Amino acid sequence: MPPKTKTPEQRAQTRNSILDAARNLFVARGVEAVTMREIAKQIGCSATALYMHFADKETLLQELCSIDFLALATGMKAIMALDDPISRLNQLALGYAEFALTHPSHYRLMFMTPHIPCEPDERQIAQGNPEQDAYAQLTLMVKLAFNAGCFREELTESDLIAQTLWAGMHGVCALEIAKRDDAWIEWQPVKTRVALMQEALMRGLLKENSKENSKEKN
Amino acid sequence: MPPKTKTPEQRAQTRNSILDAARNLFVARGVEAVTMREIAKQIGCSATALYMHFADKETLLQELCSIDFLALATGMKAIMALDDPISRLNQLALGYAEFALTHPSHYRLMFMTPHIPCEPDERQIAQGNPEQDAYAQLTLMVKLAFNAGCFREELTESDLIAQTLWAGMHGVCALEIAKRDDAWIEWQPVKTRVALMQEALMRGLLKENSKENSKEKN
DNA sequence: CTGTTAAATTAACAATGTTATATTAACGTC
DNA sequence: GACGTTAATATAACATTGTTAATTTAACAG
Repeated sequence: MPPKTKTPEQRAQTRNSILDAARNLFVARGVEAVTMREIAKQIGCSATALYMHFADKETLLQELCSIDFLALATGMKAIMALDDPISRLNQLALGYAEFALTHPSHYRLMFMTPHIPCEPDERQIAQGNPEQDAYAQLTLMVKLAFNAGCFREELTESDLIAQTLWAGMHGVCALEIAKRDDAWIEWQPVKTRVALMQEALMRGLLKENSKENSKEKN
Repeated sequence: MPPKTKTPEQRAQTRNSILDAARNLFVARGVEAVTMREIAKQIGCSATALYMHFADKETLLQELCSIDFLALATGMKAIMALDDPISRLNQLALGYAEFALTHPSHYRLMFMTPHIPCEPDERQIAQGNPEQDAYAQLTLMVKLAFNAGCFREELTESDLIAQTLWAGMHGVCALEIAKRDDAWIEWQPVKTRVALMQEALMRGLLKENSKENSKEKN
């Protein structure tokens, strides 16, 4: 029973329920395994109705990723308010890993799958704005520590440090997600791997005297 | 013109040409984008002929991955003969990164895509044999350095160290492959990122006095 | 009541992985 | 040398996918 005009609220609501259903199915069984017909059945409409709200499956997927990127950045905002620049970086890393490991399917979409790069115009997130962009948060926090003279003298590029810290956490999380169930490897506990990665990287990047300064709890 | 019996050499040869064609197409345009019919046309037969040699597309793909795993381990074998345990680990890391970055599509299949874990029986590679298994090479080299007392005293698990070193290189390479073309990030040169990752991780993991010992060239 | 139109549904299409059926041609046996 | 047997391949068909065209439905305006 299609009423002639739907109020914008109703439209947004069905749009959101599509996103919710798609997210649940994607997380449960992987993106490729889920069909448009399934998503539609989940919310009780026919497959073509989805195309009223999203141009195609890829667009639906990108929308979900944008939401997740924003959620990641929002979840990190509190950490940026901490005082000590070093423990701030450590907490940032831990928060990142926790996000990755509690939302592995999201993380896989966001960081492990090459995407069609989408135009800056049609982006949902303000690139470079630390309120919405987790990478901007990281580069900013690293730059502050850099300006405070925390890092070793040979390290002259703040962005290089940030990208290395990111790669460290990404390496642990991405291997965990991709190879968790592989009988080939006898993994140490992932929490331990996350902790050692961050500790070792920081020890390797910081000046000697900066190391004892922050002995906060985990 | 199908002859009644094909000699095992001929069978193996067509099998190999299937693998070659599939690899080329996969590398050029991605696994999902390539169809069985395309692979078949490439070598001049019909799609169903592929199923004489491989049960399905996934099996074909796993076979390619096995070949690549073996190639990775074989390419690393020379490095294991080096004398100094620390520069051996550094060279191992560099070799790993070079493999990943010169064969990005292989690497994506091998390490960035969750697979159906295949039974140890039907595996092509001897797990744990450093001649064929690059992970076994890494754990062995780390254990040797560990027994030589190279690492800091708090680090009591040799496997944990190996998994952290692996994750570091994987993080740099996987981000490069997945996000190379993303306008979001202004990447530093990948070679620089590889070098800093290994340098920082080793500096963070090794004992203080172990660091100056090996000043080999890159 | 009637025409218009938004919104949704059904039917259809092209492409894909895969399987069932048919066809071809080499070999062994008489 | 003719003939069934059988390996090897090709052709045709199927189910499923994302997506689009055609059709139906129902709310509003006059």
